[in-house]
Amino acid sequence: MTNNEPYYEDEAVQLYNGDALDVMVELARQEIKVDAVVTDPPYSSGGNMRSDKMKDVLTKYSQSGTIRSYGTFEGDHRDQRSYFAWSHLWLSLARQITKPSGDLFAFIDWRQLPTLSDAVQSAGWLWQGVGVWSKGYGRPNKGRFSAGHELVIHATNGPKEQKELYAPSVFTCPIEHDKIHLSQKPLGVVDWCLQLVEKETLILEPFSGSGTTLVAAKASGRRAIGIEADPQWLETIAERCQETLRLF
Amino acid sequence: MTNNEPYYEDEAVQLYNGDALDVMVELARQEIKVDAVVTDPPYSSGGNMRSDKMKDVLTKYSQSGTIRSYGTFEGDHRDQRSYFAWSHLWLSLARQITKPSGDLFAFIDWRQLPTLSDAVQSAGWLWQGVGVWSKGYGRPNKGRFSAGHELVIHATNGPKEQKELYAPSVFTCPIEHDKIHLSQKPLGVVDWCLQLVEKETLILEPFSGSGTTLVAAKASGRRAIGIEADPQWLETIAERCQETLRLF
DNA sequence: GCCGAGAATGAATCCATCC
DNA sequence: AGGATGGATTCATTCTCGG
Repeated sequence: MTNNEPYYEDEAVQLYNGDALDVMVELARQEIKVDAVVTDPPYSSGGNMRSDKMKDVLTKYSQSGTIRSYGTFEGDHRDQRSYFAWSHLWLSLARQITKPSGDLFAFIDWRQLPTLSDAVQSAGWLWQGVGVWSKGYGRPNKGRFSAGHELVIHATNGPKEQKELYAPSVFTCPIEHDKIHLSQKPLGVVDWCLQLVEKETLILEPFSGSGTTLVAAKASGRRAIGIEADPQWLETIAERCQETLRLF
Repeated sequence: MTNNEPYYEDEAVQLYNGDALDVMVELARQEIKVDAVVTDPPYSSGGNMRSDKMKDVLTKYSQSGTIRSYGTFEGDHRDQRSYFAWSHLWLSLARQITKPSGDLFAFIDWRQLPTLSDAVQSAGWLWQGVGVWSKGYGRPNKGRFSAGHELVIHATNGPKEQKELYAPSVFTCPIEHDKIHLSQKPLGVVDWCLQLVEKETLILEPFSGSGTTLVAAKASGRRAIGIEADPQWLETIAERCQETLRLF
């Protein structure tokens, strides 16, 4: 991370500025352990995830040489492979700082679900299911299904403890119209995932974006560690967290 | 196919008895071309352990204590590699007998979606999207998402023609309580897929099961070719088709 | 015909036990 | 790195049936 101090901190939230991989390496070094990872990673439209850029990252972080070569049959082959490799990296680091049997929730669209679910499993997580966030309405698409939902991969770090927690697999919640971030999820969508995570736990969100996961964690009496690489979002996240009351 | 004659035939439906691959080879030889493939193949899912996967479908997909009994079906015990290879085979044959820009709809669960979407693409189809059939409720699952939805892969045989057809990506429809086949889909679910297929077209269902796809096709003024390997289902399918009025 | 109580149901999973 | 079998468990929703 650019430095080891949080950019923002309150009684429930720590927000770090820096690349997700860098900060997670530091968190691992400090032997910090979280109960769950709830995150909305870049879906990779391809533009900012090119393989030449990836080469640096892979050289820097390739640890155990476990990055397997892989290709789907879709789109630009190189972009798919580098998305897989990069996903494998952050998922492996995230698992290192997650307690045994802790949960992972990673949002993704249908196009990247196979690549991300492969990366989740190759990083050592046990895939437990897929949830559907139905937006209730989607942009119509000539001759195709409308774009009316997103998916979330659920996995655990090793065998699941039996917990008396339940959540429906399909959750309907309209998009917020006053959202400030392109891929911002409604609070309700994060709360839905947190139904499967016990109260008073510590949540990690390596791609904080507008900070929705951190706000949902704090508002539900949990604590959260957030990471965001883009400085333009830091102040927004800090403000949203500060405005949030921590309820138990 | 066991022979080249349909087991059943009416003004809208042809039903063949035989292995899907064998019959499709014969259809290809006859240069028959369909407008769309709408199918519900065996999922080969269920069970993280091999011993669970090998069980009869009625054992592995239902709970003990259930009184109702369905007819069983075969071909649901493949491991990942052979499931991919077998899926590639039937999808390649299905594409051979589909018109250019014709549609494919294949139902699958979350566990097998990555494998089946790989097979769809390796067989030459263009992946166009994923639809979600929400059952409205799901079997509760401790610490996991409930089992409340199934997915359907949409693909086309080559680039899409622009068609003025639309369908939502999430479709909510309860399970039919008087179903006779373990994996029987409600008619409404097939109709939802057929929203993206023009009227008066010819539909192929290589894994007819209880015949729902054939009934939905006939009832909506389309024609259909059905294939079913298991003789125990043939008479049921024929009866359901015969009872169906063809409406335009 | 309406309502409420009780029973049945679900494209599973985990685990003990036996061979 | 055994493989197969069967029983217990989970609860929201729907169905059945009697009052």
